[in-house]
Amino acid sequence: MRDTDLPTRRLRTWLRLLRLTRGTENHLREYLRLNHDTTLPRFDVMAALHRANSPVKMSDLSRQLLVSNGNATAVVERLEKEGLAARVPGEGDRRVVLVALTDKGRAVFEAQAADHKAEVDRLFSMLGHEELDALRDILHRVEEASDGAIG
Amino acid sequence: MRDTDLPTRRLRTWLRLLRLTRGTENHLREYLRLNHDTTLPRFDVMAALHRANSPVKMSDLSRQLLVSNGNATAVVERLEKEGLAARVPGEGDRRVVLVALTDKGRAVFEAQAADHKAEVDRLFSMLGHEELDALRDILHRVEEASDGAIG
DNA sequence: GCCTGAAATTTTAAACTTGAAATACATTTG
DNA sequence: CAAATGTATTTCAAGTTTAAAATTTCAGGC
Repeated sequence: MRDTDLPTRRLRTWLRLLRLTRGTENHLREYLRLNHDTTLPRFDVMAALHRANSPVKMSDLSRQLLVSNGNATAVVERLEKEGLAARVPGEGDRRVVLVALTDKGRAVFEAQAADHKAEVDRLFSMLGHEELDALRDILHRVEEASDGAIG
Repeated sequence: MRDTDLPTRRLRTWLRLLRLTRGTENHLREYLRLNHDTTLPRFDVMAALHRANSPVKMSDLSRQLLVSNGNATAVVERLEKEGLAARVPGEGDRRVVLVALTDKGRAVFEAQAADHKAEVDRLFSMLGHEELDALRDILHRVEEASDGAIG
């Protein structure tokens, strides 16, 4: 591996990274299902709404989560049906739809988020400040360079 | 961020990593769709079959790709319908089903894979040997520790 | 004020994905 | 060997996801 060419190393690294995130997502999916009877996409949408702490445009939501508009609509629809989120028409522009967590949604999410954070902490417990620093530098480099091409 | 506690740093790093892989997957999905009229799951399955270079058990396939058995069945079914892969019953154990690329499938995949590798190389062109070394060490650490919990 | 083009969202069809149930075969145990 | 248990795969229902088409509204130019 020492003298492998760059393109091959980049490909292998990407495949390994992908594998790691898939495995982690699988673990977290099962965790959320067993402990909170919810799914990753629901959790992700609720996390984005909670983070915003004020109504979010559908288009901003899908942009933030890197999913299609149609997908955001579908997940929000189910959250709404369960009383966890609510949609309201935008004030000025009548095309706009804003979404926010309901009180129930906020309470439910906060319980989920605490456990989720603890589980992520467990999954990455082998990474200390030093490794996190190194990883941050690398992520920063990738984010800088791709800017738009990726997210 | 300097003096943020470890659990929070781990969570933020995970979210950033997830975002990076989502963005990269989105880019590669579009790339494969536009240039090779195919999808990521199809590509992944064909890559696993090509890599094995001999018929693969359905269960090994889904384990390798970290997807459910039902998912592997569905994707293989579509590849088979297009003449890119073929299923044959296992020799000894009659429950077993083996899958392999057809000649056409192999040829199609090799063309896709070359372009895919070049595109990944482009996406990660900001990472040189040094960063790849650092990333490898971190990935190794995570893989070692999670062993089973994740992959 | 109307027309044209752009933007925000939803709808739709098809594919993907999971988790659980069903099926078929194999292995162990009594 | 028969029953029970376990393994490999498929089937199924429901949810997720995308890409494209359809809707509705907005903004600018005429």
